[in-house]
Amino acid sequence: MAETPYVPARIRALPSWLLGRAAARGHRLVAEALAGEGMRMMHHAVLSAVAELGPVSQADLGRSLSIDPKDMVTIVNDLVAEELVTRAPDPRDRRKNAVTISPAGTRTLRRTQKLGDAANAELTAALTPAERDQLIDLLTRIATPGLDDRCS
Amino acid sequence: MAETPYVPARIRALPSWLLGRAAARGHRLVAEALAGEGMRMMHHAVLSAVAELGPVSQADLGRSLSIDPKDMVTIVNDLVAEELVTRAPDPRDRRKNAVTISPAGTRTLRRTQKLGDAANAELTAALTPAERDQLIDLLTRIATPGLDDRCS
DNA sequence: AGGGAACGTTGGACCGCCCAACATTTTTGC
DNA sequence: GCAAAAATGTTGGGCGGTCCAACGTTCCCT
Repeated sequence: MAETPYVPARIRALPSWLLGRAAARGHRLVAEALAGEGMRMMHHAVLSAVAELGPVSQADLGRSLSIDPKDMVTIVNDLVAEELVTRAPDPRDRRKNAVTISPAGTRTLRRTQKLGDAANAELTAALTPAERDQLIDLLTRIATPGLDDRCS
Repeated sequence: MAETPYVPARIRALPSWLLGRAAARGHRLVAEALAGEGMRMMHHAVLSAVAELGPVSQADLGRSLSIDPKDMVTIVNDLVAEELVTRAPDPRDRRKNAVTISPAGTRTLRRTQKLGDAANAELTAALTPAERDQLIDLLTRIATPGLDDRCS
């Protein structure tokens, strides 16, 4: 320990800086955990959202997860190629694509959820369960600027 | 139906996801605040670190802020071009570049620090001061992979 | 019927992160 | 002393994530 990795106080005290560092570590941990299944963070999030929301359009998925429509196309393309979801035109609105999870997707989701949860457990290993819950609460209130909390 | 920005529960409860969203918002707020001064987040961080650590080599800066040496070269180049810092060879170790803040850099730093603090205040506007301090504490313990274990 | 809006899609740009390589210089070992 | 090993600064490129502009298709509202 010749030179301690000393983070300047002014920077260390900035929530934006800490959020960036913590998010980078979280992203890295989750990405490494999901790499074994050939899944990336966004793919897992979309797959999980599809499973929870049922047949849903890509636009709704993008709004729910704050993902750009452009990236959503790529993600759904990958998921369709792996036969984890199906993309069929919505008969009631032929603009929309009804994205539905497949049985294989459900099975994969079960595994990736375990891996994701494990990675998040490692991410918050230094926290007590109560602290973890409070962190989630604080982050939720920070992540959404003025959005009213609904549908809990 | 515009009231559909519904975040799935399984995703919303993941610290990694919340960290990503909160970090994205924090980065956006700070970037917008600093855009008026022609500064970016990393430039401001490096400038602040130089001001606090005094004459310091680029390698130490990179280790302190977890910035790749490659990117550090670009950042210091920009700061030197704007005459906010000076880069002179260290007489005691001619491999190193002693980076020092300039009077103009000090003046700019004062403004960017105000802007950065204001952006962080807006970022944590939904939190009480006590909650803000606790968030900083929790994030600090999360962002550090382990005070002794420094790998990957 | 027509105009505005939404949807999916394509293309591209920017930024942050990481790895490999090299010349110069310091430090270490013999 | 001197050669080998390590460190520093620098350059180059690649990868992944985010975002914006545009376009054709389709729906909704007046």
